[in-house]
Amino acid sequence: MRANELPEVRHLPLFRDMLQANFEQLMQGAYAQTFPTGVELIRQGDPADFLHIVIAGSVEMYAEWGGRTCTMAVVQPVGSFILAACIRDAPYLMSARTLEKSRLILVPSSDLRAVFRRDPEFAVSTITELAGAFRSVARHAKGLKLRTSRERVAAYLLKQSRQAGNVESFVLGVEKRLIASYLGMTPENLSRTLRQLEGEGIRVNGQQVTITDRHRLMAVAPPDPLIDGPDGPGAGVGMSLPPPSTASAKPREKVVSPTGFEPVTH
Amino acid sequence: MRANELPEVRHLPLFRDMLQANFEQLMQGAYAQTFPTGVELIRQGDPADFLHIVIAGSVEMYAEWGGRTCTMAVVQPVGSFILAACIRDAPYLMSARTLEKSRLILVPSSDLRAVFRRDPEFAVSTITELAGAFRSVARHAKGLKLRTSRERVAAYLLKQSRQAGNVESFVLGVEKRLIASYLGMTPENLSRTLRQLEGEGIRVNGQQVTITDRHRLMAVAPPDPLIDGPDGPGAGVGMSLPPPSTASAKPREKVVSPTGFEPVTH
DNA sequence: ATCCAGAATTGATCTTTGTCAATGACAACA
DNA sequence: TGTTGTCATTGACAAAGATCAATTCTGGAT
Repeated sequence: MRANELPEVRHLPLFRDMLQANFEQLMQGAYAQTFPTGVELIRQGDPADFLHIVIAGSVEMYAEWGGRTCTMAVVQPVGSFILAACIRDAPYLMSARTLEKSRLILVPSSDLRAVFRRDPEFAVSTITELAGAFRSVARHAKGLKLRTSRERVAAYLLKQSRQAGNVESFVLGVEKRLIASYLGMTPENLSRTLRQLEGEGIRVNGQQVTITDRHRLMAVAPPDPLIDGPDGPGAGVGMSLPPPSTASAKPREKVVSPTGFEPVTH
Repeated sequence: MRANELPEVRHLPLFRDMLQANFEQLMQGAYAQTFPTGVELIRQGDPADFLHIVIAGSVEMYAEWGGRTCTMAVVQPVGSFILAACIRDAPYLMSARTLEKSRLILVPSSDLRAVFRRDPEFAVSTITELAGAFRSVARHAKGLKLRTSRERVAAYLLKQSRQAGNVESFVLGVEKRLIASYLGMTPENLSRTLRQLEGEGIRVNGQQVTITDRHRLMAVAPPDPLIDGPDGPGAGVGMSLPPPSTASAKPREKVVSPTGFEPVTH
């Protein structure tokens, strides 16, 4: 593992309050690895051997059943995933694959369980993290049950705009088919819905989305912190998609990885 | 609070491992109260002042948005709810109402937070509980996204049958409209789906459901522990509906409250 | 510059699901 | 023993969403 990676991990909400000695012990048992695009990191149903931390790149969490697939979340640096499975020493509920070349740190889940038993600060951090993750999925489930797909799309756009700093124009950081799957609809349906929403205060051009009439869009789906997450940039994650980039879409140019700040779970 | 209620609470997975002194302190700040049917115990958006523990009766957790409502879970004795909100000192994501005359214990969330900071065993229990709750909602969300409503109904029936001990015949412990809402569909749609499934290995008579051809029903929706929860009776909860009663439906007779054993979160 | 594969879009069509309205069943209650 | 309110069921219809097929677009590689 590279030396310059540790401080980043150390500053994660999950690890920032623990004793240095314990942190070092955790990292001693851990190892880092870089994966190319499209690698299946974990497979749902497998035993939870490692907590995964994304240092660079991005990872899609998805679930499968009977031949169908759906995206549950996209994890970006610096974020961790499948904490709950590690803790309960239970099979993963989701699979994960790299969406691009990515670097991860893998922490043995047995070490994890051992450490929070003797480091109260780490235990509290874990509790806070898990409570946030729970609330995040609960909100997601609420959205799926209480909103139509049109409303989910509108709310999603408003949330992305908000996370980008309430700018009028932003770039979807993820392929539309992933967004569609995350929102529980087909790509075709998302495409049509976006088109339809162009009469409701937005303009879409490829990855570039412009909100021309925020008030109008909010009328389609009034934002609700109890579904969309708390206000302010840097909010969200857990079971969500990454924050959008503020920059304009620039064809022919490597897009800079969206800010990379650490979103907080609530 | 009655003396005979404490041992029950003490034996909850959440409290069973903590120091007696800390448990007593928690309970000292707590108070018990009995509510009639249909009382709104908490309202989504309100600050999370108390952890709620159901001693008797049953409580529906539900969510609202823009005039719509959906059932998220039904909590039965002895179970707790809104732990996550208490921990994060954040607004409730869901509302709760009594489905019948119910007795609850309310534990101030500030006490809760204070105690798990100094009782490592309690911290571990909290972690385990939260991780289980997270997995429970995550499974629910998977079901909503990966299954059609027909498949959700079939899977629900299989799960209920399994929880009742793999019996062929059991009683739905909850109103069908609640089940429908929980499964993310309308009562009409549930009604029609049940009717349709009568050609796929079940027979329905009011609250009484009989599985005439388990194999056939499983073909409609192959059960998956990564969605339906771990095998064996006593599994589930978190974000689920209560286990069904094994007994036959007896018209004109007060139905005995379904077993009341404590389901474990996974 | 050209080619290629995957993504996105669009149209046509079908299935699923929701909505509205009416009716029936049932239990609590006067 | 009616009465009444709620839940469940059913039918008819409308809306939403999925599926299939055909292009079109785009970005990357040759």
